[in-house]
Amino acid sequence: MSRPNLDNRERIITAANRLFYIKGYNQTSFADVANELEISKGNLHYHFRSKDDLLKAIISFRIDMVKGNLAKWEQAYPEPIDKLRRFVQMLINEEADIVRYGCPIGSLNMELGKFQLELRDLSRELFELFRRWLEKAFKQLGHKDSKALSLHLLTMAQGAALLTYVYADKKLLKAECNKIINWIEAL
Amino acid sequence: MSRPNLDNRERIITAANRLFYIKGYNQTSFADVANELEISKGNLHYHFRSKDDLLKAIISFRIDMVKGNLAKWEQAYPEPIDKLRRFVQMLINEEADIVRYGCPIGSLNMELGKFQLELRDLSRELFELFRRWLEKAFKQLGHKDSKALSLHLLTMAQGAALLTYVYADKKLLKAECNKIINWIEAL
DNA sequence: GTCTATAATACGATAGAC
DNA sequence: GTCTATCGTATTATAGAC
Repeated sequence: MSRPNLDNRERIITAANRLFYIKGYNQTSFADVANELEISKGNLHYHFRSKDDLLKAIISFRIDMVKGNLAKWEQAYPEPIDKLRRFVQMLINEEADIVRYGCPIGSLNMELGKFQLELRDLSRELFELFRRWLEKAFKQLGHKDSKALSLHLLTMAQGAALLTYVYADKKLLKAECNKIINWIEAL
Repeated sequence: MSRPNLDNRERIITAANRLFYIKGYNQTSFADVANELEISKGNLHYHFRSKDDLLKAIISFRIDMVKGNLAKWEQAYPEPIDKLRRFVQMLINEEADIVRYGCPIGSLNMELGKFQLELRDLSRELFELFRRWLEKAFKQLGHKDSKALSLHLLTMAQGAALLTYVYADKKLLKAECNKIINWIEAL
């Protein structure tokens, strides 16, 4: 591992987060996570009593990551239009992963909604963090329908990520992101 | 059942198709399907040797359904712009299911891509059927970038379905469909 | 074609030694 | 905190009677 000083709990979260994204939650077993880190399943159960428990920790971990990124962007991009541009840039930056595994937030929400009804609210918060931040930027640009605009931007981003993944075509992502940027600047 | 004269193979396909949509493929067991139809698991295995086999049959079943619908629309809507409108209308018609379970094509592609690499081509064909049909309509309207337009329309539709599902909000679907219709008519 | 019974495996979870 | 060993269960799949 690149960060050997992490304690196991953090290492488990890091590894499980990646595996849940790449393989999906249902297709990832405790054995998979344990093998990845070369620790025992019993150790895993010491840190997380159940798989449900681990999932909750992963979602919370992702929520914290998103909050952290948004806080950085808030500092780095004072202009609201640059905030919107930065959101789209995220898709470009994550191109390689999106092509192979889709959007981590969209795919998790899709998967959980079909069986984990209690966790839908928590995973939806990943969308809401971005949406509220985007809504604020639209509002600062003087738009009255800023909430609808934020939802529309998320819609286009999710659609772009899904189609890019299905067709495994990075050109598709680039083309859709250009359309989104044009839409933002034409508003 | 509403159609008691169907033989078991067809009844299995109908039931499994619905369960794979509602619960997801990985969360649907042979026992689930058998219980739904009140038949034995052994009977199920007589008609489909493996779960993989059943999945292939379901995808083929869906492909045939889409082909059938497109053939009907081809007859009913000679004007290309009406073809595009009809595609969007499909989302409105399926509102209740989309709110609860998402888009059947999008969610299946998302789920399969994460572990069933061999079946990605087959499930992608569900997108391609719609895309080629839409591309033809755009072409008839005189657009040179008809392929890009077809992909963009699919992108917006998938994004709308996903957000509608995540927020469980039918108003969101309606709003996004209106935006899509406006985009089509403004082209 | 449909059933019951059962094999074989994988998984989530627990107990107890260290 | 980490390990090994094991339990209980669910799941896919097969065998054989009817």
